Amino acid sequence: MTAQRASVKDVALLAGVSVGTVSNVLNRPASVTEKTRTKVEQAMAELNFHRNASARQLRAGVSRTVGVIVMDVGNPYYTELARGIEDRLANDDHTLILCSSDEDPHREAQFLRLLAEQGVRGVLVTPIASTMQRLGELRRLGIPSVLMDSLSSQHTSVGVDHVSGGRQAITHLIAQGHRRILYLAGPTDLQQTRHRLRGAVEAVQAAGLDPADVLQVVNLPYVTANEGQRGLIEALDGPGPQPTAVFAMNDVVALGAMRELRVRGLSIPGDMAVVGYDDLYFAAELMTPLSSVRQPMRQLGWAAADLLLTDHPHTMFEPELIVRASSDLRRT
Amino acid sequence: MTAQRASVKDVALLAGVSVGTVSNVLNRPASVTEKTRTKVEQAMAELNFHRNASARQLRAGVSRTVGVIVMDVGNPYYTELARGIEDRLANDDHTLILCSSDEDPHREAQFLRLLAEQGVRGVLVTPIASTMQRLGELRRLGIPSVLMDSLSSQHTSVGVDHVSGGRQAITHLIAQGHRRILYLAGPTDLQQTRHRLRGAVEAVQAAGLDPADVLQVVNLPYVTANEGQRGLIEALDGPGPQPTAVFAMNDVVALGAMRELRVRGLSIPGDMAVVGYDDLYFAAELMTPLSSVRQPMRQLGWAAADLLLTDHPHTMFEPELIVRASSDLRRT
DNA sequence: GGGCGAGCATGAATCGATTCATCAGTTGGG
DNA sequence: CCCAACTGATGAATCGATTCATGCTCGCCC
Repeated sequence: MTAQRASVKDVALLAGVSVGTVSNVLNRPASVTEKTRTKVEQAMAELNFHRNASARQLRAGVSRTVGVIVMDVGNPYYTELARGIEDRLANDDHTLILCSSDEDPHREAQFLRLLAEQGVRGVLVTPIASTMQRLGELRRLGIPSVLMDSLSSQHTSVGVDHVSGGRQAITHLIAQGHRRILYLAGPTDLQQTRHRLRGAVEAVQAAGLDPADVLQVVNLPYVTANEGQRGLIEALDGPGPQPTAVFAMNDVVALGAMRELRVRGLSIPGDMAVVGYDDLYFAAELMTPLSSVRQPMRQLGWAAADLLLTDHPHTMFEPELIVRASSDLRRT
Repeated sequence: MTAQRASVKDVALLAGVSVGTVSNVLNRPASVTEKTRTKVEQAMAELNFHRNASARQLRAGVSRTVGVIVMDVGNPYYTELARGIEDRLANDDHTLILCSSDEDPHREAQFLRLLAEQGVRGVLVTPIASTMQRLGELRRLGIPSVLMDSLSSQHTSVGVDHVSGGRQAITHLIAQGHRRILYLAGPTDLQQTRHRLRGAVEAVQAAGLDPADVLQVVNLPYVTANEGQRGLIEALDGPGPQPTAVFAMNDVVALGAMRELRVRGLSIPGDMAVVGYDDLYFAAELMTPLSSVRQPMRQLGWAAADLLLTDHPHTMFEPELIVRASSDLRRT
């Protein structure tokens, strides 16, 4: 029933030993006699002792928390990533401070300042445009960082091969006979957008076709359902040949596109095939199950945390196309 | 270009003042001359000074981080909650340590120990069966806690009125003419399950009907799409009168149920109306837009954090039924 | 029995920010 | 011209865990 927190001193007093011994029980149990150890452990239990992480970290100079900044915690895609990180950290008794930048440089800067003050062991970030410079400042403070879901030769990073993802999606659509494909892309300053386009171009060329004929790109400022719908309208109502397939930046964008297709009474995949990205958990549950490129987010997070804690270098993962009815006539 | 972290001592040295003065600049700027203040601030900028949160907390005895334990970070419903918490904490320069219990008592215990060691300012929890006792231990360490999404007279808590949510859903379905309603519920040891049932019963009674005739309950061990589908199969293939409407524990369960309805070629809402819970962001985007009870998760999180930081007592929120095509013939 | 080394326990010093009693310097009034 | 009053700066002490040079004890061997 002690109202206050017990310290090593209290434990030492109760056990009748010195504070150094208590610390030894905690950190070098082998160097303490069986007898004293049990005595100390009893005292700790009796006082409900929890070591003070602040004091520990102040002395040791190294923290047991890791900062994570993702673009949007609301997106299941990123929480899956966070989950992978957490799993890895738990193995080493570390915790995770999770922040959501909302793609807002100001928010990101504020979080990085807080993390620096916390003296975190390291920072894991899904980068936005302004990120790199600020990470340099952290580095100068001795705080390492890892980029996630984005590759950089300047910086330790883990990522998924978006070129491969784009290639797989478009190869599949071409194999299904499509010769005019709409890419509902994100902003061009996102590496993901560019890499997937490159993969798409490669797939078209590999089939002996001309990318300029086959691919039509619409860049959306935000990757939301409404934008996806708007982008599709823009493409369908515009001049030029009509696409017969859509490759969407993610499943939410695909959702918006499919909504517009229904509005127009177009069948999926008969009139228009659709392939999404991320394979969110509801993709298979839609009226027309959605083909989607699955990314190993949990492994990615695991790898990012592992890279920080142990310096094991594994950096690039392969995505995998999951084919469902939305792009495969035989399945409908 | 100093490789190491600068401390107040370094700043004091460079600015030619004492450490006490530096601390005053940081914490009581009014009590320092304009001239010395700018001198110190320049030194801080030059050294890229960040105050060490560990030392600060060790001395002050109070932390600027808050622990949050939710049942599943993978569920958008909980991340929205976390987002609300984060928004409130950011106002007071606090950060959030987010943990996912996965409904596993062992994981939860481990996280609570870590949070105790961190000396967090407080803990916000979506409780599972084993939670309450452990929170008592924290309390004895002087760490306050707030229950979220669950009400308790024993404990400070914020919650949504699940009785009201259940009542709204069933009142709506009865108004649509349904007289045999299947409640695809969660485990009975979840407060949410029980409260929504109570609301459902009240709605039936308010309509002058007998709950035993109208309501059929299937308890699912897990609230997943597959379980939702299985629960519906169990109900449809079982003896007794067939339901004409389904009230699902959440939107994911509703998704599974709708999948089975499609398999059987039953129309929604013609043959079977469906109402979900949580109003997840894809609910409106499904082929048959899903009616769902919306919960103000972000506000709930905000309120929980506010309760911790300021002791403003606001505890209960109202959910709101969003009617869409899945339960309303006129909208199809 | 004396000497020696191994095995344990000790406690002062340390990390960095904060606090507060104390001191130095300035001003104004008598 | 002196003292009181006040403003602003000072630096030693503090928080709790860890470390390491030091000291103590015991057992063993010559």
